[in-house]
Formats: sequence, C-alpha cells, structure tokens
Amino acid sequence: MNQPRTKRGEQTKAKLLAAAEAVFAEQGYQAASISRITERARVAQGTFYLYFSSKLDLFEQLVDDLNRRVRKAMSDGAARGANRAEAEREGFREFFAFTAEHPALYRVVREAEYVSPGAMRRHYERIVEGYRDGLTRARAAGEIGDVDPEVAAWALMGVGEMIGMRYVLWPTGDDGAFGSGATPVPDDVFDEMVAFVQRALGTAASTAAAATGQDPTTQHSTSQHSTTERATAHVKEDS
Amino acid sequence: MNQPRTKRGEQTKAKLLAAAEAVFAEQGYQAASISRITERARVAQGTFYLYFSSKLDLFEQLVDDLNRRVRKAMSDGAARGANRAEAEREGFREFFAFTAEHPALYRVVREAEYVSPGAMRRHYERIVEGYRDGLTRARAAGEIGDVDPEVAAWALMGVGEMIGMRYVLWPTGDDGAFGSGATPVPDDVFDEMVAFVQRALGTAASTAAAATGQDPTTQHSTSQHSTTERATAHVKEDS
Amino acid sequence: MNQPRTKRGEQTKAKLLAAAEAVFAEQGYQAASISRITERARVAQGTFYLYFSSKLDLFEQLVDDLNRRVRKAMSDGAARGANRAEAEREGFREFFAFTAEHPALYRVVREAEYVSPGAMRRHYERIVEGYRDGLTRARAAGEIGDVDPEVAAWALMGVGEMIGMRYVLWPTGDDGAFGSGATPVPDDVFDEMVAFVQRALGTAASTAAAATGQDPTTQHSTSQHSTTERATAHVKEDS
Amino acid sequence: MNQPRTKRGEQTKAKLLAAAEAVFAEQGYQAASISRITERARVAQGTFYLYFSSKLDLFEQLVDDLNRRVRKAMSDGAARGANRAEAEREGFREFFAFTAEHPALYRVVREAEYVSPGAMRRHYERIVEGYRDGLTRARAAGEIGDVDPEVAAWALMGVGEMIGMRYVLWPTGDDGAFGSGATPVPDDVFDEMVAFVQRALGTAASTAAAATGQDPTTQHSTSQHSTTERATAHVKEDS
DNA sequence: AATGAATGAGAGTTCATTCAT
DNA sequence: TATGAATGAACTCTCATTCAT
Repeated sequence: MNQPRTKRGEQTKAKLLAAAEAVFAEQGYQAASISRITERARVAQGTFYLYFSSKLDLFEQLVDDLNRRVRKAMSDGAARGANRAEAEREGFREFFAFTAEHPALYRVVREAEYVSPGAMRRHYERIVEGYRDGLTRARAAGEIGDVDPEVAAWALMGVGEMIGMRYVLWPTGDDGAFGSGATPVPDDVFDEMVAFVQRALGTAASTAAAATGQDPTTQHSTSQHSTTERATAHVKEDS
Repeated sequence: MNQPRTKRGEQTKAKLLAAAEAVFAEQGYQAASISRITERARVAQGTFYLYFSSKLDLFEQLVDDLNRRVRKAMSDGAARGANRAEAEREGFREFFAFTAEHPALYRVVREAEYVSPGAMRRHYERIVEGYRDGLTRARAAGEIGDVDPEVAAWALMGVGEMIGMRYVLWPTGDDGAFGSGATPVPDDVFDEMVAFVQRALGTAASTAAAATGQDPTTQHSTSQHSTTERATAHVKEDS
Repeated sequence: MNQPRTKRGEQTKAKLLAAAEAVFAEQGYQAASISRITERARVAQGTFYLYFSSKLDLFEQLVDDLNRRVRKAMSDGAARGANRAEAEREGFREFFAFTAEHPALYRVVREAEYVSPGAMRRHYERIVEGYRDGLTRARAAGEIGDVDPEVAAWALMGVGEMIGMRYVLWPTGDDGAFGSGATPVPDDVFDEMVAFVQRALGTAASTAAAATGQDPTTQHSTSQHSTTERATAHVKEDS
Repeated sequence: MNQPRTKRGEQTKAKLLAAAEAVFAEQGYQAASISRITERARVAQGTFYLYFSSKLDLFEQLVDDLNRRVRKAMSDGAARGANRAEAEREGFREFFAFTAEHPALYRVVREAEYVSPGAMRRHYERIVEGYRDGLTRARAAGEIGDVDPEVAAWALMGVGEMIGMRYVLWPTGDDGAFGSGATPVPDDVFDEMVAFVQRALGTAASTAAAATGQDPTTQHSTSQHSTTERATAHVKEDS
C-alpha cells in the first residue's frame, strides 16, 4: 500500500514483484495466490499488504511496470535501425525477445479483460501509441505508404501479439502444455512476418528492394536459418 | 456428465449452455460460478452435473461449439465473395459480426491460456487452418503474392483479433468499462484494415488498384475518413 | 441467504440460530466466529452461507427474533396483571426472566452500536413503543400521573436494562468474570425497583400507599413465580 | 508499557490517548485498529507499545481516565446545587454534557462487556457509588423518601444512560447512522426526566410542589411540551 | 431428470504484536 | 525515544462438487 521507506523495504517489495512475475507466468493471475507469491518471495503473507493494497493493485503495478519496459526495449530497438525498415524489424525483434523473457506480461494481459480492463487497455494503447507516432512520422517522411496510422498501429499490435503467442510462447510439442523454455521466433518466421508487415505498410526499403531486385534480407545480421532468403523477394515479381 | 437422453434433457442442456455463454461474456470464465449459471438457466445446481462433468468440461464444450460456428460464419462469408479480394473482405466481415454477437467466445478464449491451453490452441489453430488452406489455394491460383501461408495465416488471425478487440468490443468511452452494446467495426476502419491485409498478401485486385490509382470507395456508403480512399481500389474493377 | 425450502433445511437454520445465540451469549458478537458457530451447530462452515448472507445478517435476524419474543413475553406478563400496578410489575418480571434465559439478546444489543446501529435502535424503539402506548392509555384512564409517555418510556427502559444487567447478568462474585448461571433479580431488589418506578409514574396504588404511610413492599413473599397472586392485592384495598 | 520518563514521552502518550478516544468514538473498540490510532496520533506503530502493553491496556486506561473525569464533572455539578433537588438536576446536566463531549466513553463502555468486563463493572460501580452515597446522606437528612440507596442508584444510572443514549447520542434522523454533532438533551425532555427521577426518589421539593400544584417551569426558556408543566414544581420554592 | 442441502478446502485480507535499527 | 518492517494466526466468505431425496 505504501512505498517502502527503507532499503530493506525496497528490497522486500522488489522480491515480491519478481516473485509475482514468476508466479503469474507459471499459473496466471487468477490461479496465483498471494500465499504462493509470498512463499516464493520468502516473506510472510502479511508483508504483502505492506506494499500492495490488494492482489489487483499488484497486478496493475506489475503490468504498468512491464509495459514501460517493453516499450523502452522496442523503442531502443527501433532507434538502432539505420532506416525505417530496419527500425521496424528491430522493434519487433525486441518485442519478441521481451516476450520470451517476460512471458508473464503477455499472458497476464490476455487474462486481464475481467481483472482490470483499465490496465489492459492502457497496456495496448500505450504500445499502439508508439507505433502510431512512428507511422505518422514515417508517412510524413514518405518512408511508408499512405496508411491510416491508427488502424495500422492496431493491426501491427495484433500481428506481433499473435506471432509472439504462436512462435515464442507455445511449446513445440503438441500436448498443449507449456514447456519451461519459451523459444524466440525462428528466423524464417520472423523474416516472413516482417516482410508481411512491410508490404502492408509499403515500407520504402521493402519497396526499393523489390524495385532493385536486391534481397533485403541480407540486411539483418542474426539470421540463423538459411531458409529465410526467399521471404520477401517475391514482392517485386508480384507487382 | 452424459449426453441427454430425452427431449427435456436436451432442452435443459441447451439452457445451461446459453446461460453459460451469457455469464461468461459478462464476467469471464473465472468469475463465473456454477451457481450463477444454473441460476440464470433456472435449474438447480445439481442439475449442472447431469450434463457436464466439471466447469472445465463446460468451458471446452462451449469453446468448441462457438469455434465451429464462427468458422462456419467466416467460410460462408468468404464463399459469398465473387473473387479472392471479396472473399477476404466478407470473411472478416462475418468474423466481426460474430464477435459482436458472441463476445463470450472472444473474451473467454483470451482468458483460456491457464484454464485450458488445449482448448485455446485448438480454437486458434482451427481458424488459422482455414486461413492457411485458403491462402495456399490462392497462391497456387496466383491470386495473392508469394507468401508463406502458415505465417500469414497467423498474422491475419492477429490482425482480426486485435481490430475486433479494439473496435468491436471496447466501448467508445474512455472509462475502461465495457459498454453493453458492442458495436461492429466502423466502415472506414474496416476498409483500412482490409486494405492493410490485402497489401500484405499482395491480393491481386488490390495491387492492380494501387497501380492505377483509382478510387473505389464509392462502393460502400458510410466511409468517414479521407485516409481510406485508396484502400479498396480493386473492388470496382472486380465488380 | 435464502430461506430453507425443505424440512431438513429448516432444521439446519434453526440449529444455526440456536448455536449463534449460545455463542453470542458466551463470547459476544465480535469475538464469535462463524467457525465457532458452525462447529457448535455441527455443520460445515459453508452451510452457514446457505441461510445467512453474512455474520451481520445473522445478527440482525437474531436480534429481531429475540426482540419479538421479549416483547411478547412482556405483554403477556402485563396482560396477566389485574390492574395497572400489577401489569407493570408482571411486565418487568417477564423482562428479567427473559433476560436470564436469553442473555445473548441483552449482551449483543449493547455491543451493537458499531455493528448495526439500525438493529440496535429498532430493538429499543420497539420495546419503548410498547411502554409508551401502555403509559398513554394508563394516563388517559387516570391510572398514572401526568407523565410524558415518551420520556417516561425511555426512562423505564433504562431502569430495566440497568437493573437487569446488575442483578440478573452479573455474577455474584467480584472477580469480574461471568458465571455460568445468571440469576434472576432477588425479590427485595425487584420490589424496590417496582416501587421506584411506580412512584415515578404516580401509579395509583403506589400513591395511595404512600399517602397512607403503608409500606407496600411488605406485601409479598420471596417466591418468584407462584407468589405473585398476592403481589398487588393491596391495590384494591388501597383504592 | 511503562510510564513516560521524559516530557516528550508524556506528550506522545497524551497524543495516543486523545487519538484513541477519537477513533474509539468513531469506530468502536473492536473496529479501531492500533494502526489507525497511531496514524491519527502521527506516530509509528511501534511507538504504541512504549506506553501501552496491549490494546486492552489502552482501553482500560482510557475508560478509567474518562470515568474519573465524568465523576468529577457530576460531583462538581451536584455541588453547585443549593439543595438536594438542584444537586440532582445539575449532576444529570453535567453527565449529559460530558456524554455529548465524550461519546467515546459511552459507546465504548457499552461495548466492553466482552472486552473487559472488569473495566465495565468498575465504571458503572464507581458512578453508582457516588449516587448511593449521596442518596444515603439525603435519606438521613430527610431530603428524599425511604428508598433503598443501592437499588435506586442503579435505577438512576439506567435512566441517565438510556436518556443519554436516546437524546444525546442518537441522530435526529431516522437513518440509523450517527451524525457528527451529538446534541445535548432538549430542555423539555431533561425537565421531564428530572421530574421522573425526583418523584421516584420522593425528593422533598418535588413532593411539596406536587402538593401545591404550582408551575415552576418558567425558570427556563425552551420548554416545548405541555406535559412538563408540573415536572419541576419544586424549583421555585428552592430559589 | 431434477432438486437443493451440505461440504470443506482455500481464497484474500486484517491486525495485534515483535524487533532490529 | 522512536521508527517502520515483518510476522503469522485468524478471520469472513466463495466455490466446485457430492449426495440423499
């Protein structure tokens, strides 16, 4: 409920947040009990209420915190790109990396509609806001086609969320249970998805690459699978 | 637990499923209690266990049932389209209509990760399967670009889900609560989204329209924003 | 929460009410826990909430029920009196008898200010109403002096409550703990109190006795139940 | 736990007692938490246990303190009276004034049966002791009738408590909640109550007045009901 | 087929109290 | 003297599920 006023208190609150993230990721918000969280944090149950007024309060603090961090990661990634196309690619790369490292955010937000609609909307809207502003600037700069930034931003959000869910969070097995080691998106899927998005937006490099016949997939460094070259080459041929 | 053996039993089970859908839509799966469902169905609590072995069983039956119906609606919509582009458009139209009419499906599936991962994956995979098969055929027929049908199908699923969430289910106000009357997607947003998808897929008509610069928005009446003019250029030619 | 719909349910609710009265009498409302009540009633904790929506609901039902019964007892007692003075005496006699038998009412009502102010006021006001109506009629009939029925009724209520607390409920010892066997008011105290009240009201017999210098307290023996016949026998002689 | 040894300590303890009185008055003993009390006193929770060994200890210290002060107020009031009748009247006046100013005492004592029966009995017995001694002396002096001082003292206590509760503490509205501004007893009710008591005791002036039939109510202004005329007949003669 | 009473584990939360600083 | 973090037992209440009728 109150902010910690001593170092010890700060540490305790941090322990609780970390434990909560872990427990939420494992069991989800509803199934996670305060007692399991405090147990994992190795504090007494009563201690929880020193720093959070309720389970919901914890939830909202955690979502807001993770949301801030995922947006930071995404914009840092985008900033790393030398051009619009690279910025898009790197933003998504960071998004998936964050998802792999913090599955709690992802899962808990999807569960949040009935828990805290406000927190859920805030989460999506803030990410979309980032997309939208980037798209608006890019359109003004002629780097992308004449898309509606708002609608496109929501569409991008959807693509990222669904691809993330399918390829980052789902276990490879077919048993429907969650494996412990969430894997990042495979390179070929990632490239395919980026190409999908860039065609949808009419991103310049993509178009240019299509025009020049260059294979734009060479521009990224960390590709691990050889199957991705073909990913967006077709665009030119199609047009 | 068993299938009803009499007409009366069938009606009772149907009442329970309808009540469950309504209660789930209002409160979500976790918050919905058997007693609230039986109350709404106007049967005694014990009656519930005549037809469902557990709350989870009900959940899975309901999700599977709604999934079957939404896929039917989508494929009926797509079949109505005279060409590929129209099929895409009409499929989405039905998807959003179904979402507006059955918010329970939507909301409950998002909550389902920790309730029944199997049911959740099955739901998405079945829809994606439909997309994928359609895309595979369309690509073979040269109606769309050279996209990976699997990845593109997941991306489409993501776009549909997110646009549906944002524009069909969220109330217009900013209060974060859910209004009672879910509204279908506004026309201009719908057009913009369809155009986004068609550019991403390289749907034939779309590309052609983009090339000729024609404005085909006259085909539907209620478009409101100027950003949509180019979105569906192909339709005219198609018609 | 709901009324029982079967015989078994009725019995269970009755068991709960009886157990609650006993536990409230022993420990008071605040200290009594639902689990102690259900334990005493030999039902599961959850059963409690079949018939009461909360601890407070139980409290209010119990207070209202006991209030109804104490007023019945008092008015039955008063009706037994052959004249005004006897009616007063017998009403008080029943009040103390009820207090001895149902200490829960007494104790719980005094605790109720912060629990359910409404229930507390209702309790007192209903009893006072009975007094007030009786006094109003008595004054009209010239059986008592010219007192304000409302204020006098509250004063009577106060006398009864305090004498009851002191002489019925308090243990004889000085240790401040509660004995198990609450004793009814000793005869001499009872007579003294009745005389006090009758002087205050100017009850006919009392005044007459005062005038003639007789000591009306001598008229009765120490018996409590069967000895009452003669209790107000003098009244007639006095008048 | 210990008595404060410094000026600062004394102030802190005083702050705690004042805060406790306020919180008890607002919420009652059971609902009042140490943390709310220390919060209101603007000290840390741990500080509480420097001066009180437990919540119960605080309770008993507070009750004893307030008891001392109410008895002082009452006996000061009584001493102001020029004769027996006036002493009675002024004692009650102070009692109600104290009740209005310190509702905590009143309310908390009624709640105390299960909290600290000892403190409760002590509270009542000390006040009754004062009444009893006064009545004993008055009877010896022939100022009142031949009443049993002990029983009459308890009856007076009851009258005072009930009238105080009804007319001082209860809000005028019918909503059953407590208003913030407790009002002292209205004049007419006060007069009526004093008359009731004086008739019960056979206070000299009262009897005399009754005999002469004089109306002495003109002495105070706000009398509202006609039923009070005869109530304080003696006063005139006394003045 | 249908009822509704009964269960009991487990949830979130509060609180008087202790203790290291 | 004063702080505030930490404790853990105990509380009220909910719920999916079982069972006798």
